Amino acid sequence: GLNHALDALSQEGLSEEPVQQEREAAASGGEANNDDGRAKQRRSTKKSKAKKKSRKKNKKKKRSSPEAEAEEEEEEEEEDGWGTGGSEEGSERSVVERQREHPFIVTEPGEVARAKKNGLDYLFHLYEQCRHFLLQVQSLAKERGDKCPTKVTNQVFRYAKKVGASYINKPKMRHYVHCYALHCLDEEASNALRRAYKERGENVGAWRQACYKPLVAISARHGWDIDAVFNAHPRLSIWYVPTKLRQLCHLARSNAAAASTSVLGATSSDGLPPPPPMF
Amino acid sequence: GLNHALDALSQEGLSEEPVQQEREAAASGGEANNDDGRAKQRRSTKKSKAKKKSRKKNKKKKRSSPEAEAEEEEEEEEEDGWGTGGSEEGSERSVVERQREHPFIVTEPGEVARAKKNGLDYLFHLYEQCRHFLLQVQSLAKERGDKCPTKVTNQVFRYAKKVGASYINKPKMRHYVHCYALHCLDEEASNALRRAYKERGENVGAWRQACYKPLVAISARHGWDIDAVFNAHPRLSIWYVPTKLRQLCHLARSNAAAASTSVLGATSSDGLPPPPPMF
DNA sequence: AGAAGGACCAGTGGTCCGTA
DNA sequence: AGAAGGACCAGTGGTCCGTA
Repeated sequence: GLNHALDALSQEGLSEEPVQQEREAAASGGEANNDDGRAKQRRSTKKSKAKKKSRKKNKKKKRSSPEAEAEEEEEEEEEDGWGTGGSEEGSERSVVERQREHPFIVTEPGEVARAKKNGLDYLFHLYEQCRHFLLQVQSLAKERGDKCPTKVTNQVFRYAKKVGASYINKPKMRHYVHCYALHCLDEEASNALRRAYKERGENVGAWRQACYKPLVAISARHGWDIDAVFNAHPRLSIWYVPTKLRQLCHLARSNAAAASTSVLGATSSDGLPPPPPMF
Repeated sequence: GLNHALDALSQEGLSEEPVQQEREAAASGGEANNDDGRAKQRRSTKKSKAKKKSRKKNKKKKRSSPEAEAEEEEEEEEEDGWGTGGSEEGSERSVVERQREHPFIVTEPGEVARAKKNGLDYLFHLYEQCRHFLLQVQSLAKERGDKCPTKVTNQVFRYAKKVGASYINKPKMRHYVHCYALHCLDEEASNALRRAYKERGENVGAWRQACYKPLVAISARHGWDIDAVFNAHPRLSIWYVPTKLRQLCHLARSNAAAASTSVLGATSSDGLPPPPPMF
Protein backbone atom coordinates (compact mmCIF):
# COMPACT_ATOMS: atom_id res chain seq x y z
CA GLY A 1 0.00 0.00 0.00
CA LEU A 2 2.15 2.82 1.18
CA ASN A 3 5.38 1.84 -0.33
CA HIS A 4 4.69 2.81 -3.85
CA ALA A 5 7.03 4.76 -5.95
CA LEU A 6 4.65 7.59 -5.55
CA ASP A 7 5.34 7.69 -1.89
CA ALA A 8 9.00 7.92 -2.45
CA LEU A 9 8.22 10.75 -4.73
CA SER A 10 6.44 12.63 -2.06
CA GLN A 11 9.00 11.90 0.57
CA GLU A 12 11.74 13.12 -1.61
CA GLY A 13 11.17 16.68 -0.85
CA LEU A 14 9.14 18.25 1.82
CA SER A 15 8.94 21.91 2.19
CA GLU A 16 9.92 23.31 5.48
CA GLU A 17 8.78 25.99 7.73
CA PRO A 18 9.98 26.97 11.11
CA VAL A 19 7.89 25.54 13.82
CA GLN A 20 6.02 28.03 15.76
CA GLN A 21 7.17 28.26 19.27
CA GLU A 22 4.54 30.46 20.67
CA ARG A 23 1.18 31.23 19.25
CA GLU A 24 -1.20 33.81 20.39
CA ALA A 25 -4.64 34.47 19.15
CA ALA A 26 -4.17 38.11 18.73
CA ALA A 27 -4.88 38.95 15.16
CA SER A 28 -8.57 38.58 15.04
CA GLY A 29 -9.72 39.99 11.82
CA GLY A 30 -12.83 40.49 9.86
CA GLU A 31 -14.45 37.89 7.76
CA ALA A 32 -12.82 36.97 4.57
CA ASN A 33 -14.40 34.19 2.70
CA ASN A 34 -12.06 32.73 0.26
CA ASP A 35 -13.24 32.11 -3.19
CA ASP A 36 -14.21 28.62 -2.39
CA GLY A 37 -16.20 29.05 0.72
CA ARG A 38 -19.44 30.33 -0.56
CA ALA A 39 -21.05 28.87 2.46
CA LYS A 40 -21.51 31.50 5.05
CA GLN A 41 -19.76 30.53 8.16
CA ARG A 42 -20.88 32.48 11.11
CA ARG A 43 -17.79 33.00 13.04
CA SER A 44 -19.42 34.82 15.80
CA THR A 45 -17.43 37.52 17.40
CA LYS A 46 -14.13 35.98 17.79
CA LYS A 47 -12.53 39.15 18.82
CA SER A 48 -14.70 39.84 21.75
CA LYS A 49 -13.00 37.12 23.59
CA ALA A 50 -9.83 36.39 21.81
CA LYS A 51 -8.76 34.40 24.75
CA LYS A 52 -9.61 31.00 26.03
CA LYS A 53 -7.93 29.23 23.24
CA SER A 54 -4.43 28.69 22.09
CA ARG A 55 -4.08 26.18 24.79
CA LYS A 56 -2.50 23.60 22.67
CA LYS A 57 0.79 24.39 21.25
CA ASN A 58 1.43 20.76 21.29
CA LYS A 59 -0.14 19.59 18.12
CA LYS A 60 -0.47 16.04 19.26
CA LYS A 61 -2.73 16.22 22.17
CA LYS A 62 -3.04 13.16 24.22
CA ARG A 63 -6.22 11.36 23.75
CA SER A 64 -7.83 9.38 26.43
CA SER A 65 -10.40 7.49 24.48
CA PRO A 66 -10.42 3.73 24.51
CA GLU A 67 -9.17 3.87 21.01
CA ALA A 68 -5.99 5.49 22.14
CA GLU A 69 -3.96 2.38 22.51
CA ALA A 70 -4.97 1.03 19.20
CA GLU A 71 -2.63 -1.20 17.42
CA GLU A 72 -0.11 -0.05 14.94
CA GLU A 73 0.23 -2.79 12.50
CA GLU A 74 1.83 -2.32 9.18
CA GLU A 75 3.03 0.93 7.74
CA GLU A 76 6.37 1.58 9.19
CA GLU A 77 6.81 4.95 10.61
CA GLU A 78 10.32 5.32 9.37
CA GLU A 79 11.56 6.94 6.26
CA ASP A 80 9.15 9.75 6.14
CA GLY A 81 11.62 12.53 6.10
CA TRP A 82 10.04 14.13 9.06
CA GLY A 83 12.91 15.14 11.19
CA THR A 84 14.71 11.84 10.85
CA GLY A 85 13.05 10.12 13.66
CA GLY A 86 13.83 12.77 16.17
CA SER A 87 11.31 15.21 17.38
CA GLU A 88 13.26 18.08 18.78
CA GLU A 89 16.30 18.14 16.68
CA GLY A 90 16.83 21.49 15.08
CA SER A 91 19.66 20.21 12.99
CA GLU A 92 20.90 23.23 11.16
CA ARG A 93 19.06 26.09 12.60
CA SER A 94 18.10 27.13 15.99
CA VAL A 95 14.46 26.42 15.29
CA VAL A 96 12.92 23.16 14.39
CA GLU A 97 11.77 23.12 10.82
CA ARG A 98 8.19 22.32 10.22
CA GLN A 99 7.70 20.37 7.09
CA ARG A 100 4.95 20.51 4.57
CA GLU A 101 4.29 18.61 1.46
CA HIS A 102 5.34 20.19 -1.77
CA PRO A 103 2.58 22.08 -3.47
CA PHE A 104 0.72 20.43 -6.27
CA ILE A 105 1.10 21.40 -9.87
CA VAL A 106 -1.06 20.50 -12.79
CA THR A 107 0.45 17.47 -14.44
CA GLU A 108 -0.90 15.30 -17.17
CA PRO A 109 -1.57 11.64 -16.53
CA GLY A 110 1.63 9.73 -15.95
CA GLU A 111 3.74 12.79 -15.71
CA VAL A 112 6.18 13.02 -12.83
CA ALA A 113 6.48 16.34 -11.12
CA ARG A 114 9.96 17.52 -10.33
CA ALA A 115 11.57 20.32 -8.46
CA LYS A 116 9.78 20.25 -5.15
CA LYS A 117 6.38 19.81 -6.64
CA ASN A 118 3.83 17.04 -6.49
CA GLY A 119 1.76 15.90 -9.43
CA LEU A 120 -1.90 15.07 -9.69
CA ASP A 121 -1.36 11.33 -9.98
CA TYR A 122 0.14 11.58 -6.55
CA LEU A 123 -2.83 13.59 -5.33
CA PHE A 124 -5.23 10.93 -6.47
CA HIS A 125 -3.04 8.28 -4.98
CA LEU A 126 -3.57 9.92 -1.62
CA TYR A 127 -7.28 9.25 -1.94
CA GLU A 128 -6.59 5.61 -2.59
CA GLN A 129 -4.47 5.51 0.51
CA CYS A 130 -7.26 7.00 2.56
CA ARG A 131 -9.57 4.35 1.24
CA HIS A 132 -7.08 1.77 2.34
CA PHE A 133 -6.90 3.29 5.80
CA LEU A 134 -10.67 3.32 6.02
CA LEU A 135 -10.69 -0.36 5.19
CA GLN A 136 -8.28 -0.96 8.01
CA VAL A 137 -10.28 1.09 10.46
CA GLN A 138 -13.41 -0.73 9.42
CA SER A 139 -12.05 -4.18 9.96
CA LEU A 140 -10.63 -3.10 13.27
CA ALA A 141 -14.01 -1.76 14.31
CA LYS A 142 -15.80 -4.90 13.31
CA GLU A 143 -13.32 -6.99 15.16
CA ARG A 144 -13.88 -5.02 18.28
CA GLY A 145 -17.60 -4.68 17.94
CA ASP A 146 -17.42 -0.93 17.57
CA LYS A 147 -19.47 1.25 15.33
CA CYS A 148 -18.15 0.91 11.84
CA PRO A 149 -17.54 4.05 9.77
CA THR A 150 -18.70 4.05 6.16
CA LYS A 151 -16.97 7.27 5.26
CA VAL A 152 -13.54 8.78 5.65
CA THR A 153 -13.95 10.36 9.04
CA ASN A 154 -11.71 12.05 11.55
CA GLN A 155 -10.98 8.62 12.90
CA VAL A 156 -9.48 7.63 9.59
CA PHE A 157 -7.28 10.71 9.42
CA ARG A 158 -6.15 9.99 12.93
CA TYR A 159 -5.34 6.46 11.94
CA ALA A 160 -3.35 7.68 8.95
CA LYS A 161 -1.26 9.88 11.21
CA LYS A 162 -0.70 7.13 13.69
CA VAL A 163 0.44 4.81 10.98
CA GLY A 164 2.95 7.33 9.75
CA ALA A 165 1.14 8.83 6.80
CA SER A 166 1.48 12.30 8.22
CA TYR A 167 1.31 13.85 4.79
CA ILE A 168 -2.40 13.03 4.78
CA ASN A 169 -4.58 15.55 6.50
CA LYS A 170 -8.22 16.48 6.51
CA PRO A 171 -8.13 19.99 5.03
CA LYS A 172 -6.12 18.85 2.07
CA MET A 173 -8.21 15.81 1.31
CA ARG A 174 -11.47 17.67 1.64
CA HIS A 175 -10.12 20.44 -0.54
CA TYR A 176 -9.62 18.26 -3.57
CA VAL A 177 -12.37 15.66 -3.20
CA HIS A 178 -14.31 16.87 -6.17
CA CYS A 179 -11.20 16.68 -8.32
CA TYR A 180 -10.84 13.08 -7.32
CA ALA A 181 -14.53 12.60 -7.99
CA LEU A 182 -14.13 13.69 -11.57
CA HIS A 183 -11.16 11.39 -11.90
CA CYS A 184 -13.33 8.51 -10.71
CA LEU A 185 -16.45 9.32 -12.64
CA ASP A 186 -15.02 10.34 -15.96
CA GLU A 187 -11.34 9.70 -16.23
CA GLU A 188 -11.30 10.72 -19.86
CA ALA A 189 -12.72 14.10 -19.10
CA SER A 190 -10.47 14.45 -16.10
CA ASN A 191 -7.38 13.67 -18.16
CA ALA A 192 -8.40 16.05 -20.87
CA LEU A 193 -8.90 18.81 -18.34
CA ARG A 194 -5.50 18.18 -16.85
CA ARG A 195 -3.80 18.36 -20.22
CA ALA A 196 -5.64 21.51 -21.17
CA TYR A 197 -4.83 23.29 -17.94
CA LYS A 198 -1.26 22.20 -17.98
CA GLU A 199 -0.83 23.42 -21.50
CA ARG A 200 -2.31 26.74 -20.63
CA GLY A 201 0.04 26.98 -17.70
CA GLU A 202 -2.76 27.34 -15.20
CA ASN A 203 -2.07 26.82 -11.55
CA VAL A 204 -3.61 24.17 -9.37
CA GLY A 205 -6.26 26.46 -8.04
CA ALA A 206 -7.58 27.20 -11.49
CA TRP A 207 -7.62 23.54 -12.41
CA ARG A 208 -9.38 22.71 -9.19
CA GLN A 209 -12.07 25.28 -9.87
CA ALA A 210 -12.54 23.92 -13.35
CA CYS A 211 -13.30 20.47 -12.01
CA TYR A 212 -16.68 21.57 -10.71
CA LYS A 213 -18.36 22.18 -14.02
CA PRO A 214 -18.17 18.72 -15.53
CA LEU A 215 -19.36 17.29 -12.23
CA VAL A 216 -22.42 19.45 -12.24
CA ALA A 217 -23.11 18.22 -15.73
CA ILE A 218 -22.83 14.66 -14.56
CA SER A 219 -25.21 15.29 -11.70
CA ALA A 220 -27.67 16.79 -14.14
CA ARG A 221 -27.75 13.51 -16.00
CA HIS A 222 -28.65 11.82 -12.73
CA GLY A 223 -31.55 13.97 -11.73
CA TRP A 224 -29.26 16.51 -10.07
CA ASP A 225 -28.65 14.08 -7.28
CA ILE A 226 -24.95 14.45 -6.60
CA ASP A 227 -25.19 12.30 -3.49
CA ALA A 228 -26.54 9.45 -5.57
CA VAL A 229 -23.72 9.93 -8.03
CA PHE A 230 -21.13 9.68 -5.29
CA ASN A 231 -22.79 6.72 -3.62
CA ALA A 232 -23.06 4.78 -6.83
CA HIS A 233 -19.31 4.73 -7.24
CA PRO A 234 -17.44 2.29 -4.99
CA ARG A 235 -14.33 4.38 -4.51
CA LEU A 236 -16.16 7.65 -4.28
CA SER A 237 -18.93 6.60 -1.95
CA ILE A 238 -16.65 6.79 1.05
CA TRP A 239 -16.20 10.53 0.60
CA TYR A 240 -18.55 13.22 1.79
CA VAL A 241 -19.93 15.35 -0.99
CA PRO A 242 -18.21 18.73 -0.71
CA THR A 243 -20.48 21.55 0.32
CA LYS A 244 -19.66 23.74 -2.60
CA LEU A 245 -20.26 21.01 -5.14
CA ARG A 246 -23.61 20.29 -3.59
CA GLN A 247 -24.50 23.95 -3.72
CA LEU A 248 -23.44 24.28 -7.33
CA CYS A 249 -25.59 21.32 -8.29
CA HIS A 250 -28.53 22.76 -6.44
CA LEU A 251 -28.06 26.13 -8.02
CA ALA A 252 -27.75 24.66 -11.48
CA ARG A 253 -30.91 22.69 -10.92
CA SER A 254 -32.74 25.83 -9.90
CA ASN A 255 -31.53 27.66 -12.93
CA ALA A 256 -32.43 24.83 -15.22
CA ALA A 257 -35.81 24.64 -13.58
CA ALA A 258 -36.41 28.32 -13.98
CA ALA A 259 -35.41 28.15 -17.59
CA SER A 260 -37.62 25.21 -18.38
CA THR A 261 -40.45 26.75 -16.41
CA SER A 262 -40.29 29.96 -18.32
CA VAL A 263 -40.66 27.94 -21.45
CA LEU A 264 -42.95 25.20 -20.40
CA GLY A 265 -44.74 27.10 -17.72
CA ALA A 266 -44.95 24.22 -15.36
CA THR A 267 -43.48 23.26 -12.04
CA SER A 268 -43.65 20.16 -9.95
CA SER A 269 -45.00 20.07 -6.46
CA ASP A 270 -41.85 20.92 -4.62
CA GLY A 271 -41.30 24.07 -6.51
CA LEU A 272 -38.15 22.89 -8.13
CA PRO A 273 -38.58 20.39 -10.91
CA PRO A 274 -36.09 17.62 -10.29
CA PRO A 275 -36.17 16.04 -13.72
CA PRO A 276 -33.03 16.93 -15.58
CA PRO A 277 -33.30 19.41 -18.40
CA MET A 278 -31.21 19.99 -21.42
CA PHE A 279 -31.16 16.98 -23.65
CA GLY B 1 -34.00 24.18 26.12
CA LEU B 2 -35.98 27.24 26.34
CA ASN B 3 -39.38 26.72 27.69
CA HIS B 4 -40.59 23.27 27.50
CA ALA B 5 -43.26 23.21 30.04
CA LEU B 6 -46.62 24.07 28.80
CA ASP B 7 -46.25 23.44 25.18
CA ALA B 8 -45.70 19.88 26.10
CA LEU B 9 -49.31 19.52 26.84
CA SER B 10 -50.19 17.40 23.98
CA GLN B 11 -50.93 13.88 23.13
CA GLU B 12 -50.89 11.71 26.07
CA GLY B 13 -51.53 13.08 29.44
CA LEU B 14 -48.72 14.63 31.21
CA SER B 15 -47.67 14.35 34.71
CA GLU B 16 -48.45 17.31 36.81
CA GLU B 17 -51.79 18.73 36.67
CA PRO B 18 -51.66 22.46 36.60
CA VAL B 19 -52.15 23.76 33.29
CA GLN B 20 -53.47 26.61 31.51
CA GLN B 21 -57.09 26.86 30.94
CA GLU B 22 -56.77 28.48 27.69
CA ARG B 23 -56.45 26.72 24.45
CA GLU B 24 -57.05 27.91 21.03
CA ALA B 25 -56.81 26.39 17.67
CA ALA B 26 -53.31 26.76 16.51
CA ALA B 27 -53.34 23.53 14.70
CA SER B 28 -49.74 23.30 13.61
CA GLY B 29 -48.10 19.94 13.27
CA GLY B 30 -50.15 17.29 11.66
CA GLU B 31 -51.04 14.69 14.14
CA ALA B 32 -51.26 11.09 13.48
CA ASN B 33 -53.72 9.62 15.85
CA ASN B 34 -52.29 7.20 18.24
CA ASP B 35 -53.35 3.70 18.75
CA ASP B 36 -54.28 3.87 22.30
CA GLY B 37 -57.53 5.35 21.27
CA ARG B 38 -57.65 8.24 23.59
CA ALA B 39 -59.35 11.45 22.82
CA LYS B 40 -56.59 13.91 23.01
CA GLN B 41 -56.50 17.56 22.81
CA ARG B 42 -53.03 18.14 21.69
CA ARG B 43 -52.60 21.78 21.95
CA SER B 44 -49.85 23.97 22.92
CA THR B 45 -50.42 26.73 25.26
CA LYS B 46 -50.00 30.18 24.13
CA LYS B 47 -50.50 32.33 27.04
CA SER B 48 -48.32 30.95 29.69
CA LYS B 49 -44.69 31.53 29.62
CA ALA B 50 -43.34 29.73 32.51
CA LYS B 51 -39.75 30.47 32.08
CA LYS B 52 -37.76 28.70 34.64
CA LYS B 53 -34.32 29.74 33.83
CA SER B 54 -31.56 28.14 35.70
CA ARG B 55 -33.61 26.76 38.45
CA LYS B 56 -30.90 24.34 39.07
CA LYS B 57 -27.80 25.19 40.92
CA ASN B 58 -25.20 24.92 38.29
CA LYS B 59 -23.24 22.25 39.91
CA LYS B 60 -21.29 21.99 36.78
CA LYS B 61 -19.80 24.39 34.41
CA LYS B 62 -22.11 26.54 32.50
CA ARG B 63 -22.39 26.06 28.83
CA SER B 64 -21.05 29.00 27.00
CA SER B 65 -23.56 29.05 24.23
CA PRO B 66 -27.17 29.54 25.14
CA GLU B 67 -28.93 27.23 22.85
CA ALA B 68 -31.92 29.44 22.94
CA GLU B 69 -30.77 31.45 20.01
CA ALA B 70 -29.88 28.49 17.95
CA GLU B 71 -33.47 27.58 18.03
CA GLU B 72 -34.75 30.15 15.66
CA GLU B 73 -31.89 30.02 13.29
CA GLU B 74 -34.04 27.80 11.19
CA GLU B 75 -36.19 29.22 8.57
CA GLU B 76 -39.54 27.89 7.78
CA GLU B 77 -40.48 28.82 11.24
CA GLU B 78 -43.90 27.77 12.17
CA GLU B 79 -45.88 29.84 14.51
CA ASP B 80 -47.24 27.76 17.21
CA GLY B 81 -47.71 28.32 20.83
CA TRP B 82 -44.24 28.98 21.93
CA GLY B 83 -45.27 31.41 24.48
CA THR B 84 -44.89 35.05 23.97
CA GLY B 85 -41.23 34.77 23.64
CA GLY B 86 -40.76 36.26 27.04
CA SER B 87 -37.58 35.25 28.66
CA GLU B 88 -37.72 36.91 31.97
CA GLU B 89 -38.21 35.09 35.13
CA GLY B 90 -41.75 33.87 35.53
CA SER B 91 -41.97 34.89 39.10
CA GLU B 92 -44.28 32.33 40.60
CA ARG B 93 -43.82 28.74 39.84
CA SER B 94 -46.54 27.68 42.12
CA VAL B 95 -48.87 27.42 39.24
CA VAL B 96 -46.57 26.41 36.52
CA GLU B 97 -45.24 23.02 37.35
CA ARG B 98 -42.73 21.40 35.17
CA GLN B 99 -44.43 18.86 33.07
CA ARG B 100 -43.23 15.51 31.98
CA GLU B 101 -44.83 12.72 30.14
CA HIS B 102 -46.43 10.06 32.23
CA PRO B 103 -44.13 7.16 32.90
CA PHE B 104 -44.53 4.05 30.81
CA ILE B 105 -45.97 0.86 32.13
CA VAL B 106 -45.89 -2.56 30.61
CA THR B 107 -49.07 -3.05 28.66
CA GLU B 108 -50.06 -5.80 26.35
CA PRO B 109 -50.81 -5.05 22.73
CA GLY B 110 -53.91 -2.97 22.36
CA GLU B 111 -54.20 -2.26 26.02
CA VAL B 112 -54.85 1.30 27.06
CA ALA B 113 -52.93 2.58 30.01
CA ARG B 114 -54.88 4.53 32.56
CA ALA B 115 -54.18 6.61 35.59
CA LYS B 116 -51.38 8.86 34.47
CA LYS B 117 -49.48 6.16 32.73
CA ASN B 118 -48.55 5.57 29.14
CA GLY B 119 -48.63 2.20 27.43
CA LEU B 120 -46.17 0.56 25.13
CA ASP B 121 -48.28 0.99 22.03
CA TYR B 122 -47.91 4.68 22.62
CA LEU B 123 -44.18 4.29 23.05
CA PHE B 124 -43.86 2.60 19.70
CA HIS B 125 -46.10 5.19 18.17
CA LEU B 126 -43.53 7.79 19.16
CA TYR B 127 -40.99 6.02 16.98
CA GLU B 128 -43.35 6.17 14.05
CA GLN B 129 -43.77 9.86 14.63
CA CYS B 130 -40.03 10.35 14.61
CA ARG B 131 -39.87 8.54 11.35
CA HIS B 132 -42.46 10.89 10.02
CA PHE B 133 -40.48 13.88 11.19
CA LEU B 134 -37.36 12.50 9.59
CA LEU B 135 -39.22 12.21 6.32
CA GLN B 136 -40.20 15.84 6.62
CA VAL B 137 -36.68 16.92 7.39
CA GLN B 138 -35.40 14.92 4.48
CA SER B 139 -37.71 16.41 1.94
CA LEU B 140 -36.94 19.86 3.28
CA ALA B 141 -33.25 19.18 2.94
CA LYS B 142 -33.57 17.92 -0.58
CA GLU B 143 -35.62 20.89 -1.55
CA ARG B 144 -32.98 23.21 -0.23
CA GLY B 145 -30.02 21.29 -1.52
CA ASP B 146 -28.76 20.56 1.96
CA LYS B 147 -27.18 17.43 3.20
CA CYS B 148 -29.90 14.89 3.74
CA PRO B 149 -29.93 12.89 6.98
CA THR B 150 -30.57 9.17 6.76
CA LYS B 151 -30.99 8.68 10.48
CA VAL B 152 -32.92 10.27 13.27
CA THR B 153 -30.47 12.96 14.25
CA ASN B 154 -30.47 15.94 16.54
CA GLN B 155 -31.90 17.89 13.66
CA VAL B 156 -34.96 15.67 13.68
CA PHE B 157 -35.50 16.06 17.40
CA ARG B 158 -35.18 19.79 16.99
CA TYR B 159 -37.72 19.68 14.22
CA ALA B 160 -40.09 17.67 16.39
CA LYS B 161 -39.88 20.29 19.10
CA LYS B 162 -40.42 23.10 16.69
CA VAL B 163 -43.47 21.44 15.28
CA GLY B 164 -44.92 21.08 18.72
CA ALA B 165 -44.11 17.47 19.53
CA SER B 166 -42.31 18.46 22.67
CA TYR B 167 -43.03 15.12 24.25
CA ILE B 168 -40.41 13.66 21.94
CA ASN B 169 -36.86 13.96 23.15
CA LYS B 170 -33.58 12.32 22.41
CA PRO B 171 -32.80 10.60 25.71
CA LYS B 172 -36.17 8.93 25.79
CA MET B 173 -36.09 7.74 22.22
CA ARG B 174 -32.56 6.43 22.46
CA HIS B 175 -33.43 4.69 25.70
CA TYR B 176 -36.05 2.45 24.18
CA VAL B 177 -34.78 1.94 20.63
CA HIS B 178 -34.00 -1.69 21.11
CA CYS B 179 -37.49 -2.31 22.45
CA TYR B 180 -38.86 -0.80 19.28
CA ALA B 181 -36.40 -2.90 17.32
CA LEU B 182 -37.80 -6.07 18.75
CA HIS B 183 -41.28 -4.85 17.99
CA CYS B 184 -40.25 -4.34 14.38
CA LEU B 185 -38.25 -7.48 13.90
CA ASP B 186 -40.36 -10.00 15.69
CA GLU B 187 -43.70 -8.63 16.73
CA GLU B 188 -44.85 -12.00 17.93
CA ALA B 189 -41.97 -12.33 20.31
CA SER B 190 -42.33 -8.72 21.35
CA ASN B 191 -46.01 -9.20 22.14
CA ALA B 192 -45.35 -12.37 24.06
CA LEU B 193 -42.72 -10.63 26.13
CA ARG B 194 -45.05 -7.80 26.93
CA ARG B 195 -47.78 -10.16 28.08
CA ALA B 196 -45.39 -12.15 30.19
CA TYR B 197 -43.90 -9.13 31.90
CA LYS B 198 -47.24 -7.54 32.44
CA GLU B 199 -48.57 -10.68 34.00
CA ARG B 200 -45.60 -10.93 36.28
CA GLY B 201 -46.13 -7.35 37.27
CA GLU B 202 -42.68 -6.28 36.21
CA ASN B 203 -41.88 -2.64 35.76
CA VAL B 204 -40.84 -0.99 32.54
CA GLY B 205 -37.18 -1.19 33.36
CA ALA B 206 -37.29 -4.93 33.71
CA TRP B 207 -39.21 -5.32 30.48
CA ARG B 208 -36.76 -3.07 28.73
CA GLN B 209 -33.83 -5.12 29.91
CA ALA B 210 -35.53 -8.28 28.76
CA CYS B 211 -35.80 -6.98 25.22
CA TYR B 212 -32.08 -7.36 24.66
CA LYS B 213 -31.91 -11.12 24.75
CA PRO B 214 -34.17 -11.97 21.82
CA LEU B 215 -32.39 -9.32 19.77
CA VAL B 216 -29.04 -10.88 20.40
CA ALA B 217 -30.51 -14.17 19.26
CA ILE B 218 -31.73 -12.55 16.07
CA SER B 219 -28.33 -11.04 15.41
CA ALA B 220 -26.79 -14.48 15.88
CA ARG B 221 -28.89 -15.78 13.04
CA HIS B 222 -27.49 -13.01 10.89
CA GLY B 223 -23.84 -13.57 11.50
CA TRP B 224 -23.90 -11.43 14.64
CA ASP B 225 -24.21 -8.36 12.50
CA ILE B 226 -26.72 -6.27 14.36
CA ASP B 227 -26.08 -3.29 12.10
CA ALA B 228 -27.09 -5.36 9.11
CA VAL B 229 -30.20 -6.46 10.96
CA PHE B 230 -31.21 -2.88 11.64
CA ASN B 231 -30.40 -1.71 8.14
CA ALA B 232 -32.38 -4.46 6.53
CA HIS B 233 -35.57 -3.24 8.12
CA PRO B 234 -37.12 -0.14 6.56
CA ARG B 235 -38.52 1.32 9.76
CA LEU B 236 -35.57 0.37 11.88
CA SER B 237 -32.82 1.45 9.57
CA ILE B 238 -33.26 5.08 10.49
CA TRP B 239 -32.24 4.40 14.09
CA TYR B 240 -28.72 4.14 15.40
CA VAL B 241 -27.92 0.80 16.91
CA PRO B 242 -27.76 1.36 20.68
CA THR B 243 -24.32 0.98 22.14
CA LYS B 244 -25.32 -1.57 24.71
CA LEU B 245 -27.07 -3.77 22.18
CA ARG B 246 -24.02 -3.71 19.98
CA GLN B 247 -21.84 -4.63 22.91
CA LEU B 248 -24.10 -7.48 23.92
CA CYS B 249 -24.04 -8.89 20.42
CA HIS B 250 -20.29 -8.63 20.30
CA LEU B 251 -19.93 -10.29 23.66
CA ALA B 252 -22.29 -13.07 22.73
CA ARG B 253 -20.34 -13.66 19.55
CA SER B 254 -17.14 -13.89 21.52
CA ASN B 255 -18.64 -16.35 23.92
CA ALA B 256 -20.10 -18.42 21.17
CA ALA B 257 -16.77 -18.34 19.39
CA ALA B 258 -14.92 -19.43 22.48
CA ALA B 259 -17.34 -22.24 23.03
CA SER B 260 -17.16 -23.52 19.50
CA THR B 261 -13.41 -23.12 19.52
CA SER B 262 -13.00 -25.16 22.63
CA VAL B 263 -14.91 -27.89 20.90
CA LEU B 264 -13.76 -27.56 17.37
CA GLY B 265 -10.38 -26.18 18.09
CA ALA B 266 -10.39 -23.81 15.22
CA THR B 267 -10.52 -20.10 14.73
CA SER B 268 -10.73 -17.91 11.71
CA SER B 269 -8.18 -15.34 10.82
CA ASP B 270 -9.55 -12.45 12.79
CA GLY B 271 -9.52 -14.30 16.02
CA LEU B 272 -13.24 -14.23 16.43
CA PRO B 273 -15.14 -16.60 14.18
CA PRO B 274 -18.01 -14.61 12.72
CA PRO B 275 -20.06 -17.53 11.50
CA PRO B 276 -22.96 -18.10 13.81
CA PRO B 277 -22.73 -21.10 16.07
CA MET B 278 -25.30 -23.37 17.51
CA PHE B 279 -27.14 -25.08 14.75
C1' DA C 1 -37.82 3.06 44.68
C1' DG C 2 -38.57 3.79 39.23
C1' DA C 3 -38.42 7.09 35.44
C1' DA C 4 -38.35 11.24 32.33
C1' DG C 5 -35.36 14.47 30.14
C1' DG C 6 -32.32 18.91 30.62
C1' DA C 7 -28.00 19.56 29.90
C1' DC C 8 -23.42 18.25 29.64
C1' DC C 9 -19.12 16.61 27.07
C1' DA C 10 -15.83 14.33 24.04
C1' DG C 11 -15.16 13.91 19.74
C1' DT C 12 -17.15 15.40 14.43
C1' DG C 13 -17.54 17.74 10.13
C1' DG C 14 -16.17 21.59 8.06
C1' DT C 15 -12.97 25.06 6.70
C1' DC C 16 -10.75 29.57 8.03
C1' DC C 17 -6.77 32.05 8.17
C1' DG C 18 -2.13 32.67 10.14
C1' DT C 19 1.94 30.87 7.91
C1' DA C 20 5.59 30.38 4.61
C1' DA D 1 0.90 35.79 -5.57
C1' DG D 2 -0.59 30.50 -4.63
C1' DA D 3 -0.93 26.91 -1.45
C1' DA D 4 -0.58 23.55 2.72
C1' DG D 5 -2.54 22.43 7.06
C1' DG D 6 -2.91 23.59 12.31
C1' DA D 7 -6.40 24.69 14.80
C1' DC D 8 -10.71 26.50 15.62
C1' DC D 9 -15.98 26.22 16.18
C1' DA D 10 -20.87 25.15 15.80
C1' DG D 11 -23.43 21.64 16.08
C1' DT D 12 -23.51 15.86 16.97
C1' DG D 13 -24.04 11.52 19.26
C1' DG D 14 -24.41 9.77 23.45
C1' DT D 15 -26.04 9.49 28.08
C1' DC D 16 -25.38 11.03 33.00
C1' DC D 17 -27.47 12.52 36.90
C1' DG D 18 -30.07 16.17 39.26
C1' DT D 19 -35.10 16.23 39.36
C1' DA D 20 -39.71 14.91 40.61
